[in-house]
Formats: sequence, C-alpha cells, structure tokens
Amino acid sequence: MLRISKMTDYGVVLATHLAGLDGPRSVRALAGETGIPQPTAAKVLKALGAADLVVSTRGALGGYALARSAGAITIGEVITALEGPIAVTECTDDLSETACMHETNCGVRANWQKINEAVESALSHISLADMARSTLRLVTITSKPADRATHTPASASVPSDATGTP
Amino acid sequence: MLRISKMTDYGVVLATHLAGLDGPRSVRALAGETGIPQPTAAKVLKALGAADLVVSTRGALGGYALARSAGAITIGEVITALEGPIAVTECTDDLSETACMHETNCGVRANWQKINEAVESALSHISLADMARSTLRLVTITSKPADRATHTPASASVPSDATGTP
DNA sequence: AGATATCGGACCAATGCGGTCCTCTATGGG
DNA sequence: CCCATAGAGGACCGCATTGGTCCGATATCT
Repeated sequence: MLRISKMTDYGVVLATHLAGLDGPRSVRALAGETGIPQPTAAKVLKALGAADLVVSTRGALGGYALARSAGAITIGEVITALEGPIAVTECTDDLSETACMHETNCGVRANWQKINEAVESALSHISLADMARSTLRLVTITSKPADRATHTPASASVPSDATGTP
Repeated sequence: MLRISKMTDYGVVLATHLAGLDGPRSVRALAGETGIPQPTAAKVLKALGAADLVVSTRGALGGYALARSAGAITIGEVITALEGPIAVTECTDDLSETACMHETNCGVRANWQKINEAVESALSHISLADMARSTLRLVTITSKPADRATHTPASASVPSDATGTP
C-alpha cells in the first residue's frame, strides 16, 4: 500500500545485520554478507550515519557499527533516516488559496498528519532487535477491522516465486 | 517517512469530499470543488471505482458516489487502491540464492511483511467519516507488546491529543 | 610512510509518476 | 428518435526521483 524504496529496504537489512555484530565491520564485508552492492551499501550506511543510527570508524580496521543497542533503535528511525520525513504534499503554494480554503481540502490535509502519526507510531514499536528475531511477534495494533480480502499477507514463509519484475 | 504519492493524496481528498454528499456528482464538479485538475481526478476516481470504493453512474446526470457508507470505508482501502499492495521488493530473482539464504536477509524480508501489516492495520482504523471531521480523534494505537529492557523508543505512544488544529 | 577504509561530493541511467488527450459506450432529456 | 452529457478505457509524453557508480580527500592502523 505504501511505497517502500529499495534504499530503505537495504537500510533495514543492513541495520538488522549490524544488530547481530558487536565490533565495527567494513562496508565491503557488510555488502558481501547481505548481497547488497558495495557502493549502494556505502551510500545507505552513510545516510544511516548522518542520522546517528550507526557510527563509523575510519582508517584500517574501521567500519560501521550501531550507535546504540539494537533494542534502542526502531525501524521507524531507520525508515525516517532513509526516506526522509513524510511527504504528504502539504497544501501546495498558491493552489491553497483557491482550493484549500474551499472546503474539505485543508481539513483532509490536516488529517494526513494524523495518518502519518499513526503509521510512525506503528513503526516506532519495532526495534532492530525485534527484526533480528526470525519470527517477529508483531506489534499487533489493536485489531484488524474492516479488511476486504485481496491482502492476505502470508506470515513468515518466503515467497518462493518472485512475482516482481526487476 | 513513507512516501505518499500525490495521486493517493488526491484520492483521499476526493473520497472524503464524496463522503459529504449523497447523490452522484460529476467529475467536473468534483474536480472544481477540490481544486484537482479534471483529467487527473477522473483517473483517480476510476481507480477508486476499480477497487469498488466508489460507484459510477453513466450518462447524463451521472457521476460518482461512495459505494458504501463513509464510516464503512477506511483510508487504508483508499490508499491500497491507489498505491497498490506494498512493494517491498521481495527477494529479487537470482540474488535470493546467493544472499537470501545467506543469513539475516530473508528473515528481515519476512519481517517487512509484519511492518506492512502494522501500517495497514493503523490505516484501517481511520474511516472516511473520521477524515471528514475537522479534528480527527486519532486512532489511538493501543498496541505495545514486544519490548523488553533496553528498549527506549523515543516514540512514546500515539499522541491522542489533537496537536495542531488549524 | 604506506595500506586500508570511510567521507562527501558529483554524476548518470532508467523507472515510474503526474498529467493530458482521444475515442467509445451508455444514459437521460428534448 | 436523436443528441447532449458523462464515464470507461485506452495510449501517450515529460519530468522528477531513485537506484546505482565513481572519484578524490581524509583519517587511522601496521
């Protein structure tokens, strides 16, 4: 439903992988272990570093390590670091005068904020330590009300056939 | 943190606007009232129709109307209809053999599913009727399961109070 | 000093998204 | 009965973002 960029996916993979290590590890090693191309991994790690989620040690024997304990870093932070703060296309420029004041528009736009908060909150309940567990217990947000088929996420179990098109 | 496409934004605005009406309304009228360019609005409404969220009446005096009551349609459905099911770049092609089996990778990927569920669940708690209210009460994600020790998310819980009400 | 490894840029290619248009079909009104 | 209206359903294009690569500079360990 929501688009997750590949970079963000990489970021979560990398961060989770890092959660299982203690000492700093080089980008090369990290990339090799996760199957992510080195230059791209470097870019992601860099962004993660800018958000203070990982720390880097330079020079020989250097590398990346988590800035905090795996339990203290939420995937919400990771995603935010890579995806940037929500982009809900808030009332755009001059259009706001014509349409925004019109009627429901701005009210709806304001509520987008709430939606974002709800999502962010959900994401803030999952830590890297949780991700590292093979079977995440899942944050079970209250319940599951009206959903109408078409989205039946298979718990665990990797999709054997890749439907995606590269 | 998560990218919301403009189309999705339009969809929510349109659907919410529709929630305040009873009879069918033409795309032209809808577009004019929401400030969304007609052709684009038509496209969005079309997608909403394909997801059975709105029904269309053809011919003169025709137009779009909600397929169900405003309280029975969640924004999760609207977003899913426009954004399509999550795109978490599931284990891509042959790479999966090398890296996926490697270690954390696939485990992490499986957990992405959980993340998605959490988000989807959060979004399923907000109906169009809720969106129509100027001040959405917010879905108050109760949740809060797995976290033991060393877990100190800056997130806290969902801010149930209306933060900003412009 | 030299080797190693990150940092911080610039840089390019491609996918996809936002947006438009045109034709066809169905329905209601004159 | 015929025409105007209004949606369906395509094809289509341009631009922006994203995914990915490369380079020089800096810092650290042997």
